[in-house]
Amino acid sequence: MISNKAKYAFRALLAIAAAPEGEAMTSSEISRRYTIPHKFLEQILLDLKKAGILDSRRGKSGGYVMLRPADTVSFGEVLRIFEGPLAPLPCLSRQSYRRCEDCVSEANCEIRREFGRSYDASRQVLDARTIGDALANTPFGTPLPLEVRRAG
Amino acid sequence: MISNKAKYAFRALLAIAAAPEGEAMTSSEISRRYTIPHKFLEQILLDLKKAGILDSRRGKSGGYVMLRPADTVSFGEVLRIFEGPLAPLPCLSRQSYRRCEDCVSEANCEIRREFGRSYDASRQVLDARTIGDALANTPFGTPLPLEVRRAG
DNA sequence: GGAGTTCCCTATTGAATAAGTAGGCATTTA
DNA sequence: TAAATGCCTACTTATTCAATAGGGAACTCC
Ligand code: FES
Ligand code: FES
Repeated sequence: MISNKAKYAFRALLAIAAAPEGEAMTSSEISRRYTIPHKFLEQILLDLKKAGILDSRRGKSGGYVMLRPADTVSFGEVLRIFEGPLAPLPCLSRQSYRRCEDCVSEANCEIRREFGRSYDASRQVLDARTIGDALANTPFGTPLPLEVRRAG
Repeated sequence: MISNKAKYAFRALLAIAAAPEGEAMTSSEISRRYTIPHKFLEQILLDLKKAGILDSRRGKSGGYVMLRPADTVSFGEVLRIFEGPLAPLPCLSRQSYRRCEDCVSEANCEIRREFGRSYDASRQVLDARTIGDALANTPFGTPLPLEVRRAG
């Protein structure tokens, strides 16, 4: 199960990306519409800003807007911000690889081999699908994503 | 990341399944071979027994053996014992489905839709691949598994 | 230029989970 | 009957999750 925090982040991102071009959404507005605790949401939006996904304006008519286009922000990227590495085992993460102390040989490790298969399958989806795709409801795999965007 | 507990469970299961037919392995033996804390391992093996996967004999020449054949025990099944539902969202779990309170419409939920894709992909692997497969190192998808075995 | 609105930042809390430790009882066999 | 094994429960310690709390900084608009 993913954390509430991550789920809130997706809700917010989808809302901001769906807003009319250039129009900012306030944290209060999002908080109200989706009944997300306001102060909690503020932290989340701030994280998304620090990650270079959102931009913000302060003051009276402030709020948040997308910094990068929605179809360049993958689900995998967002998830990693809030959940850390998505890999089921440290030895399978590319971003933050760590050797498994207790496994003798990585090459012959059955656990690694099988979970590798599973992780590959889900990563294929998470790193290819973007916020933009989700909003447009484009069927998976059709436009052939630019590349598989990252790893973790 | 999966828990240590789950990883230990796989290590132990693979060892027990790999042992010569009918020959029991003791918890101490497994604990020593893979440097798993002994008392912790005992709890794990007990869970596997309660789940109907292992059988045990007590006393002097006791130990653990497989109760069911290794190629009927999927990675998904074992993982669920120790980690609970594998679904990334409560609304995607078949075993322990729970409605998402904060989502208006399940059918139109983009988050659910996208994570559903990802979950399908990984479940396909985890519920199809068995301890037996892993030991035999059979390539994935070749023998066409009996059926996709469960969901959760 | 000040009031009001918004984002920005840090600290704290309470509950749950993870990862073991600890101690002892029950059963079997040599 | 002693030694080895599994069985069961309780406890501990650290970490993470999900917020709450309280204010500071910047911006806009009268
Ligand atoms: S090497 Fe990572 S699980 Fe074995
Ligand atoms: S319905 Fe479950 S995430 Fe929206």
